[in-house]
Amino acid sequence: MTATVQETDSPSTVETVADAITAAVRGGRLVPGQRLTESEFTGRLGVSRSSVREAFRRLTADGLLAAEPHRGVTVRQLSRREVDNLFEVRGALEALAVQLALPALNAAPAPLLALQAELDAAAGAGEMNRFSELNGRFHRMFRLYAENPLLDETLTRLSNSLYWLQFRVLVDRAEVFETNRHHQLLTACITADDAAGADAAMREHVETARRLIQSLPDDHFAPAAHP
Amino acid sequence: MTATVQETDSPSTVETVADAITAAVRGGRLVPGQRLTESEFTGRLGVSRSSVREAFRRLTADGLLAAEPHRGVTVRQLSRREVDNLFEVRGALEALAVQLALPALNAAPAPLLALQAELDAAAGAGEMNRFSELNGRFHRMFRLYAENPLLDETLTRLSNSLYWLQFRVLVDRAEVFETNRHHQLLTACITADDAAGADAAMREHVETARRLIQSLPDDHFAPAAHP
DNA sequence: CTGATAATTTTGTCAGACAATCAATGAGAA
DNA sequence: TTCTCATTGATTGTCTGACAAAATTATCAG
Repeated sequence: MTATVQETDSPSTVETVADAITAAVRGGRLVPGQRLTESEFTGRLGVSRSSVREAFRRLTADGLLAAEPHRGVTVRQLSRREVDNLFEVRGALEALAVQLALPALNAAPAPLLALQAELDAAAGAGEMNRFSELNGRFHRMFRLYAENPLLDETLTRLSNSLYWLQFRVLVDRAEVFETNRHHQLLTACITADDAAGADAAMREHVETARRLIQSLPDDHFAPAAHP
Repeated sequence: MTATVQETDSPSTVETVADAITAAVRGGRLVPGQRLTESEFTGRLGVSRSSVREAFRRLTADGLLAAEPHRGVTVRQLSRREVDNLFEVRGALEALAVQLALPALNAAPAPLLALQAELDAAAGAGEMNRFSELNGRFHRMFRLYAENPLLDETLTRLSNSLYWLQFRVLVDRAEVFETNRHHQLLTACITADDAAGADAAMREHVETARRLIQSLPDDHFAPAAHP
């Protein structure tokens, strides 16, 4: 991942560039499918091509950009098939994270319960932005308590690829609040030390996210590669 | 992944470098933990630093090398903890691959059965190299039939990180032949369309691989980062 | 032998260059 | 007019050479 534990040292040039691009994507100034040229950034940021190229590669590895030989990079845009592929992997890994995190969370459920309370409040008040933010925190909590850096990185990569679609869902689909029932169920299973139930709840939650994303209109997806 | 479907076009320079390094690792000329300098390869292969640096990054993304700022890259060497982390992820993903591949393999089991027969023969004859090769084919078959490129890439990356340890196990541990019982069990579950059984068999198989690797002496592992 | 300092190596980044490839454009053919 | 194809322009892939910062190694005093 681009983000490491220690960020004390002055950020390197490529880190600066990578952060700028990430911010632009997060801020919607760069949209999925959009092409990024090297010159665009060498000029604006006053850095050399080497640094821009490396930043491109790093973000490609992070799942935020997609690279094609001789054609440069684009903000990653998934096809519907790729979304399905991604969610198959994500389901398995989020379920794993829950299993790994369960003992620790069951032993010290306070943070989870606090977060759940905030989720309930946001859902009740219909605050989408807040709910979105909290939803992210919810998932990250499992990754954190799972204490498996590789799992965390892998899930983060998947999450990066999904950023925009997830955002569209949060903005367009009021149904997202219904997913809070999954959160509640999951939280209940954790406190009850019910591993099987937690596994099922997380898989159901992920599957619902997949369905919501797939319900978005075609123009949010890349055309299928294979006819 | 470095390997793509189509390899028709003449290999680019960085591809050449990456392949050379991969071959050196596979051939044991570069051992885990060993440091690679850029000059080493610019000289020997007659290419520029740009290409070597990019090859390093690509192989790092592929899990074969590890990079540290200002310290260059080394052939990736896992700590025991990282091995455990990796196998947790691997178990979940190999199990997923089996689930996804099951329908197709159950419908057309001929290739699987043929491979199983070869495995049995190799195990019976005690041919380690052959068994190792077939074992790899066995796992790749599930990834292939799962028809999920992302899953395939992710598992390949994990496999790359494990290359050397897996190799040592194959060379040092006669117990590997016992794992063929898992193959047989798995094959049986596939042909019987027993999803739950296949899942359990694969997880058991992966867990055994983890135990075998962890049974290797300490000098095959990187020292733990955090005490 | 130990620790501090200097010399050497290596990486990170920059600048400029050129060929290969891709994208767009416009001319000619149907 | 519309389609096809060659020309043009932009962009990427790669090379060369350079330099400062950081890390590694060698050197030397205590």
